[in-house]
Amino acid sequence: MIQQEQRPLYEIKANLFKGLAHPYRIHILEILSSAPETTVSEMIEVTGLEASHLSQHLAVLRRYGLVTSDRRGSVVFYRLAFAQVADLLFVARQLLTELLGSSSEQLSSLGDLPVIALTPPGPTHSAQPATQPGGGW
Amino acid sequence: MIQQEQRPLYEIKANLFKGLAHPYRIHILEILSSAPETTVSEMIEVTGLEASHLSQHLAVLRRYGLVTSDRRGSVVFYRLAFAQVADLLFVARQLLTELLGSSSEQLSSLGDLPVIALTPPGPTHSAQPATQPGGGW
DNA sequence: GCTTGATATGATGAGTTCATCAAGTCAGAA
DNA sequence: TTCTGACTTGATGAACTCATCATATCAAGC
Repeated sequence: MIQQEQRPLYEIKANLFKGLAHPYRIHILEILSSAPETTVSEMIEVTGLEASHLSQHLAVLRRYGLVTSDRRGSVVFYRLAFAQVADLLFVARQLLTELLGSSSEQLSSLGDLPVIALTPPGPTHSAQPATQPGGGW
Repeated sequence: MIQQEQRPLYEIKANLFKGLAHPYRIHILEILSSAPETTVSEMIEVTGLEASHLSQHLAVLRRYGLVTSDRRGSVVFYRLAFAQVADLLFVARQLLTELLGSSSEQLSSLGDLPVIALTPPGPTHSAQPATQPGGGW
């Protein structure tokens, strides 16, 4: 899945973002960003996820090379594979600060724009015309 | 009507990455990172995509608030909505350098990328996962 | 008006990812 | 050696994303 050796960089990069494109995985990475290492049990507690569900997302992160793990006795410890993962989350947060800030300005000054920044696809918020990410391709 | 401010940040952040999780969209953003603005025709030429296909991805990027556009006559110009978008691509590239470098030295393909300078207190103070104050972001 | 070039939107089937639950592995305790 | 706790893997239907093609819009000329 992750053999990206001789593909154009934009494909490899998109693939990285794909690995990050799930709320639970971001949550996991944020937890791991805030401590040197964390056990699965701790993550279950913090996230409230079912063990198998959490484990699936940890498996994805492992496959993408974003986290590493080792077992000590019956406990498994996880940590970020690279400090740059935390950097990426940090820059993403900066971008979101701009993005959300400006979109709320637009919204309050221009009334109802058909612009929806970063709203996830799905049956949520029905107040908008049919222009939602992922809605109807 | 949008109220993303009330969702946990990791959901909003994951959604941002979702908007970036496609090779063509990354390619488009890299093109836009390397010039102040670009027309759709130019992007068709560079990417080799069919017009409607490109337009769909541009629509996604617009909806996510990552690019803006304006029409002048019959030509539409696109540009990045925020400089931080380029920053994010830059940091992603750094992470990829580590990630791929740790498994092989196939980084020669990284050479043809637009190199974007990060904003002064750049998030590239690597080495430490930067334990952001106030863990819940 | 009508035509043409530049872009955008809609519809659809194929492919992918997700959440859930069942079953499996691995290590230490009894 | 069986049990139990801590995780991981497998299977499956629902939901989502994609590429393709058809259709629509918009601006400039004729």
